[in-house]
Amino acid sequence: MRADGTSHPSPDPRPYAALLAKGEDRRQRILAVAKRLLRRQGWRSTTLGQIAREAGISTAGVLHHFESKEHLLHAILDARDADDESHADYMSGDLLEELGKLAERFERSPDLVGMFAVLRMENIDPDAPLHHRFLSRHRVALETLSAFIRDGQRSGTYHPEVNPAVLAAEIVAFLNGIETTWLLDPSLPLKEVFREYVASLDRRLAPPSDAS
Amino acid sequence: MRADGTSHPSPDPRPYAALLAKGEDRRQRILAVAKRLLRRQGWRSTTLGQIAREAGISTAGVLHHFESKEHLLHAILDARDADDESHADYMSGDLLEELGKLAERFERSPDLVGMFAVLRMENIDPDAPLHHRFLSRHRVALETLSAFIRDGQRSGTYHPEVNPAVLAAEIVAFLNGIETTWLLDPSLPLKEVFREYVASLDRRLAPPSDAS
DNA sequence: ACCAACCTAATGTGTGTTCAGTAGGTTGGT
DNA sequence: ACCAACCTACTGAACACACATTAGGTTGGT
Repeated sequence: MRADGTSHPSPDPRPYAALLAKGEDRRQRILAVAKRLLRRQGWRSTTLGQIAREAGISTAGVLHHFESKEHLLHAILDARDADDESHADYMSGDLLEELGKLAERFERSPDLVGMFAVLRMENIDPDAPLHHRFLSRHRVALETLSAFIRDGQRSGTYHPEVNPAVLAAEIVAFLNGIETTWLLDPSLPLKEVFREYVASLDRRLAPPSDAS
Repeated sequence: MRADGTSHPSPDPRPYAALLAKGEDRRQRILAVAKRLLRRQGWRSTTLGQIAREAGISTAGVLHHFESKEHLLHAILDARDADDESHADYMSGDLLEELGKLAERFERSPDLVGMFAVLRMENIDPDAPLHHRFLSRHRVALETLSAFIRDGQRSGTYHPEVNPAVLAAEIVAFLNGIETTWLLDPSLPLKEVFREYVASLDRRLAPPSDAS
C-alpha cells in the first residue's frame, strides 16, 4: 500500500504473495470452464453451481473471485475483447487473406468463438442486457468490410459494380452462419467451405478484363 | 359426445359449442404470443407468466390449454412442421428458384423463422432436449441440397467441378447466417442480399462453355 | 348434471446472493 | 522468536425470489 518507489501495484512478480497466486490460477480455470459451458448452454441456462462443480470449488467460492454472475460474464467478454484487439491489425493485406485468418482463429479458440455466437443469439432482443454491445459490434464489422471493398474499388483492384454494403452483409451472414452450423455439427469441413467461399469471392470481386 | 349421426368431431360450425370456440381462439393467440416471445428470448428465459400476460389470461389459464410448458413448445414446433410441409413441394424447379422462395418465406412468417433460428442455437448442446431434432433436420437439408447439386451435375446443367457437399454446407451456412443477422439487425436489406448471393451461385454453377 | 374456460392460492424446486466462519499465510512491532 | 492484526481462499447454511405445476373453486352455457 505504501509508495515504495519502484513497485507498480498491478503486476505481482514479487515474492510477496507467491503461494497465493494459486488464486489467480483458479480464477483462470473458472473463466475457462465458464467459456466452455457458455458455448454449449448459453448464459441463462448455465448455473453458478455448474461452473463451480466443474472448477472443483463451491458456488460461494466462485462468487469470491467474481462478485456476481454478471461480473463473471463481463470478465469473460473483456477477455474476448482483449483477444480481439491482439489480432486487430485488422486491415492488413487484402480481404481474402483476412478471411483466411478468421478461419484459423475458429480452430484456435473454438470456445471463445462459439461462446460469442451463442451469446449474440441470446441477446437479439433489443431489451436484452448485451443487445447494444452486439449490435454495435455487428455494425462496425459491416462498416469495416464495406469500407474495405469500397477502397478496393477506388484503387481498381475490385470490380466496380459490386454493391459494397450488400456484399458486406452477405459476408457477415456467411461468417455468422458457418459459426452456427459448425457449433451444431462440428463434423463440418470448416476449412474447405471457407476456402471455397473465399475463392468465389475472389472471382466475384475481380475487375472486368480491361479489353476497352 | 353422443353419436348424432353426421357430426364429425373436429369442426364445430354447429350452434352446439359456438361460444366455447372462443377457447380455440385463445389457444391460437397463446401460440402466436409464444412464437413472438420465443423468437426474442428463447425458450428457457420465456416464462409462462409472460406468455399468459400478453395473451390476456392467467398462468393457470395457459396451462388449461397446454398441459405443460413443454407441451406448448411441441405444439409450436408441430405447427412449424405443418407449415413446412405445406411448402414442401420442395425440389420443384431449380436451386435458384427455391432459394428465392425461401427469402419470401422469411418475410411472410418472421416469427416462425426467427423462433426456429433461436431455438436451434439454444439446442446446440448434444444434451439439449431438442438437439437431435435440429441436428437431423440440418443433416437432411444438407443432404437434400447435395443431392440437388449432384443431379444438376449429372444432367450437365451444373459445373462438374463443384464439390456438392462443400457448396451445400456453404449455402446452409449462408441461410442460417442471414437469419441470425436479420434477427439482430432487421434493417438488413434481406431481398437484395439474397438476390445477390443467388446470382453469384448461378455463376459459380454455370457449366464451362462447351468449347471442346 | 356436466363440461369448458377460466381464476386464485398454495407448493416445490432451482438458483443467485448473502452471511458468518475456518484455515493458512504474511506483516510489523516488540 | 513471538504475537496480534490482517490478508486471501475458500466452505456450509440460510435467504429471497422466480417459476412451473397443482388443487380447488367459480361461472356460464347446454
